[in-house]
Amino acid sequence: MNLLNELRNLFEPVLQSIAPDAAKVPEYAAMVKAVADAKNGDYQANFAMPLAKVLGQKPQELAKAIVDRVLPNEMLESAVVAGPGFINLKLKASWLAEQVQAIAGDERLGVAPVTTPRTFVIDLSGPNVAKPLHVGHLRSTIIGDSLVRILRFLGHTVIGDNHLGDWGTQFGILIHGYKHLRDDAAYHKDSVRELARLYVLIRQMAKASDEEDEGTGEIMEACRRETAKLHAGDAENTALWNEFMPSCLEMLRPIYERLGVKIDVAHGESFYNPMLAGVVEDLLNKGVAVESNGAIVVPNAKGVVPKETEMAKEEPPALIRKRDGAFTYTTTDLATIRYRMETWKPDAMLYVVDARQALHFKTLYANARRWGYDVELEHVQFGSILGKDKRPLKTRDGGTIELDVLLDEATNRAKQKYEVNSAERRERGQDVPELTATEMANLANIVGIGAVKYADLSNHRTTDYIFDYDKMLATEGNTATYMQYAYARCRSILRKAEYLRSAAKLHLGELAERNLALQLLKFEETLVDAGDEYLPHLIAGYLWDLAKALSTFYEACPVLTAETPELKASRLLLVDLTGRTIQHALSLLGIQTVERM
RNA sequence: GCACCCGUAGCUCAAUUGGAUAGAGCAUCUGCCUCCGGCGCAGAAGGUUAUAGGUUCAACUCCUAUCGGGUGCACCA
Repeated sequence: MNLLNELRNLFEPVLQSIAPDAAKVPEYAAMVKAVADAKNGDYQANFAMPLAKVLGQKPQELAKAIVDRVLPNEMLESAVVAGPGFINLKLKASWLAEQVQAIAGDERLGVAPVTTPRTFVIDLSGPNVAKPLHVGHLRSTIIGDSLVRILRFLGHTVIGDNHLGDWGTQFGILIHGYKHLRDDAAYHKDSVRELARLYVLIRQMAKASDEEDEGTGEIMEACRRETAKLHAGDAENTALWNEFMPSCLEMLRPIYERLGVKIDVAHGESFYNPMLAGVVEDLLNKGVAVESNGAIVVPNAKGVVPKETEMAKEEPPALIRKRDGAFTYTTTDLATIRYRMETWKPDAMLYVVDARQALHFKTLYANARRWGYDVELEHVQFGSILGKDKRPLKTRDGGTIELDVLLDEATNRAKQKYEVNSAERRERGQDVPELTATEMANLANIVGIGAVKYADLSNHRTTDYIFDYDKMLATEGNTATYMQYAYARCRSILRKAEYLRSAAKLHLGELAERNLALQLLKFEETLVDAGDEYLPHLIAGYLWDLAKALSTFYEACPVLTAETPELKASRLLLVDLTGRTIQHALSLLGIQTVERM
């Protein structure tokens, strides 16, 4: 049920007959929007003002004329002209009730699949194997995962692709460590653990021995030599790479499970490695790339390769083969685009990557187009996670925060918080269920990780945000916990009632009931916007409005003790549908719910 | 040096992509537990949207300049 579309369709014939330029009718129809201020009604139409200007009429008079042509209507209770020419629309409660009744019986909660499904490849997470995931991977992973869920639910075909960093220096580190420092017994017993130990050990040794910059000393140099040998096809190192890879992937698995993130494919850099020479050759043959200083580059947007002395001023070219013959990440990215186009023929490729790489993707996309790929290529960029000092989030001693450690902290705090709250509730004489250790761990996990995800996804993607455990786990305000609590309350009511969904007849008498119903009907238009703009935070905003509408309803409208059985059934229907909508909206953000908390 | 992003209530963030009197949550202040789960609800106060111009019926939003903060600039990914 898309209220916006219904209203736009209502006005379209009138606009068609009035607008001098028929091509602009969709543009005018799109000017029907939700009201900025609820006291003006439910929706507002803003097209009378621009239209009046084109027609040389007075906007208020034109608006009145348009209103006269759509009224009376079964949907509308009123349509009134206000201010400079706004048309304020208020929907009939009886009509709203019918629509809510209809979506309550629908598994998709009234959200119709898109009429023209597209195929998306979403590039997300992108960790380096052999290293633990850290905060830097959090946003890409959960924003990407949320977009996969949203677009898929809307009816698109979505391939989530984890572009692993599995061909870089980290393998040189592992190979060097394995050759010189391994504990054979430990390796045979648990290769995953031993490789992890070696990786950390080498990094620590390098850090301790290097003077200033990490990575300039002998140890890292030795690791780089091993990497170079691997890339050159050295038999021993290639064999080790093949041996290590399963263990490296195994190291990543638990964190994705913990986050509840499933990614369809994981083609890393190594996967594309055999294709790189062919890519460069093709680019040279097609005249897209040229030789410069012994390297192969794609000229910049101006079509030139600046001299080295001007490099600082000019936009640089894209390097696709270094002087020493090695390929770059640009080469890999171009190979990836070609592979994805040939394999899935997508309509769009979304790269959920840090905003700092904006320039790289801008030039990459331009070069892909020059190469001949006409497809929507979008850098779905996001801002940084900051500490309370407004600097990028780090550990106390300035190190990188591992994701596991961060999630441990969140779940521990969720558990503590729950224990404090249950103690308070018992003191008030409320009935609080005793949880087993397993139930407790499960609850802490759902609440803690939900809090981390929601704190991230409820912010606009592109802006930096400050990471704050206290705020994200707060029980008041726009947090996952508040939504989960709202859901648990709905479930609690339904447990205590005899309720048959198909038998309930909805009646919207109270204002709180009407507002809740209207909010429930806005689910689809919210998802459409979130999917169009790749903005999960719109769903979080929707959830917040919905949960607030529920709380107001909850206070104002007794359900179990309603005056008549009919009213009780009607309200149970609202509670049921609201609970399901909260649960579903949360699931699109990758967040779970619990029946009791 | 060049380019990109950001600047909104004391704090943390929104603003349906150009719409009406810029909204929420914390924190502050006032009320509400004999009542379906108080991890809740109702309300008050808080603003020259960094600054100065411009575009138009209408600007937080678009353009120009200035100030302040961040990020990025081929042989690392």
